[in-house]
Amino acid sequence: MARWQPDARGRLEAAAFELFRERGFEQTTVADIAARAGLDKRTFYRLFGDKREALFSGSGHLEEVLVREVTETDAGPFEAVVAAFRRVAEEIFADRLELVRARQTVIDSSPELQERELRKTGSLVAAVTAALRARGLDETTATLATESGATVFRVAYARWVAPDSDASLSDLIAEVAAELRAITSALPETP
Amino acid sequence: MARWQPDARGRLEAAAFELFRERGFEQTTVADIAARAGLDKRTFYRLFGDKREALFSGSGHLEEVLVREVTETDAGPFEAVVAAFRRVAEEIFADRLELVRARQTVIDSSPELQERELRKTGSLVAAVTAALRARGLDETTATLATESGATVFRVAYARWVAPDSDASLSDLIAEVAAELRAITSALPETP
DNA sequence: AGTGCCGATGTCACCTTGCGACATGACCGT
DNA sequence: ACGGTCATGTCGCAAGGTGACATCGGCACT
Repeated sequence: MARWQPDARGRLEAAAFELFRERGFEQTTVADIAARAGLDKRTFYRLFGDKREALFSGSGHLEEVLVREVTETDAGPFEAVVAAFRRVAEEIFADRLELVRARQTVIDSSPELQERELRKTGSLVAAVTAALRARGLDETTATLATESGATVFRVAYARWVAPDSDASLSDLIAEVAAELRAITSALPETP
Repeated sequence: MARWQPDARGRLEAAAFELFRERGFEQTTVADIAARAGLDKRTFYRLFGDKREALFSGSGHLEEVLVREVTETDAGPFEAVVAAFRRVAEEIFADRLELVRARQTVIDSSPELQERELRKTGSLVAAVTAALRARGLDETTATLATESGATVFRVAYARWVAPDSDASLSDLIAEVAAELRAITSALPETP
């Protein structure tokens, strides 16, 4: 048989997730993770840039789906972004509430992981903005639409993950988007 | 006289900023910073949680001003947040374009610093949201207003810092806020 | 003045992260 | 069978970050 067990990357991700839940992120060393996966510390660093990355491997896929959806529609920019997030909600998140909650608990327990999550959504926003720009929109419009859509998603996501919630993420996104419209369309004060 | 030079913290901040500009963030070690400030590495870590923090000391003040402004107005939530950011633009940023540009150049050159910046604005957003909630607004409204206001600020700030810009930050904020209204108030598609 | 505590700093030792360089052995095409 | 390649392991090291203890000036109280 093979000299190495298959799917080293997957085993490391799983080991990291387990250990982070068992002992917490800070109390887990990369050597621990590698040991549980039956690998060496150095191998971990060949597959992941750093310890945090082991928890964020899915974000590439997310970006892919979002960019595709935003590119293949001709709705207005904000509507397009919101629709894309709803699609992501259905395709990727819908059946995984418990997993997502566990993962979020880990992230919430460590500032380092929170920073990394912020950066991941940041680069995701950049990718979507670029996709909108490719549709001919100007920089400011593209950025505002994407950032606002992401805000809507974040708020909806927070509600969805909250312990007592049971609405679907996609529905929550639609609700929050409506609320955002209401808030921003109030008349501005006159200078 | 004093046994130690005064303002150890200020000297460390200055030394860090200089060194980050001269050699870049990654190429600067904490020992370097401490040495330039005439202090020890250990002292640096007593005053700053980590190397990145040396560049983000001002964010406390920012938060203070924002919370004050948002609390002392009775405008609608989004308008209140935008107005607060305009005030910050005038009070804190207006006369410091060159400094801000230099600082931003440093941040843009390092992912670690970008993560930290994201987190700083994140906690700032949380503080403003809490201030709005204290005015009796519900969680979602407060969050959306704050996040949207922050988005407007970020976009305006990016334009202001851009090399060829010369409008005032406060004016840019007002312009971008108007654009956001336009984008979100387009009619949503019918399901 | 003497005494003793406190607070800011320095020193030392240590662990962990993250990386470069090199070794090893399984698999693959020829 | 041979040589290359790829994934992994081993070793060593710089830098980030922390705990424990030492040092020394200032301050209060006597």
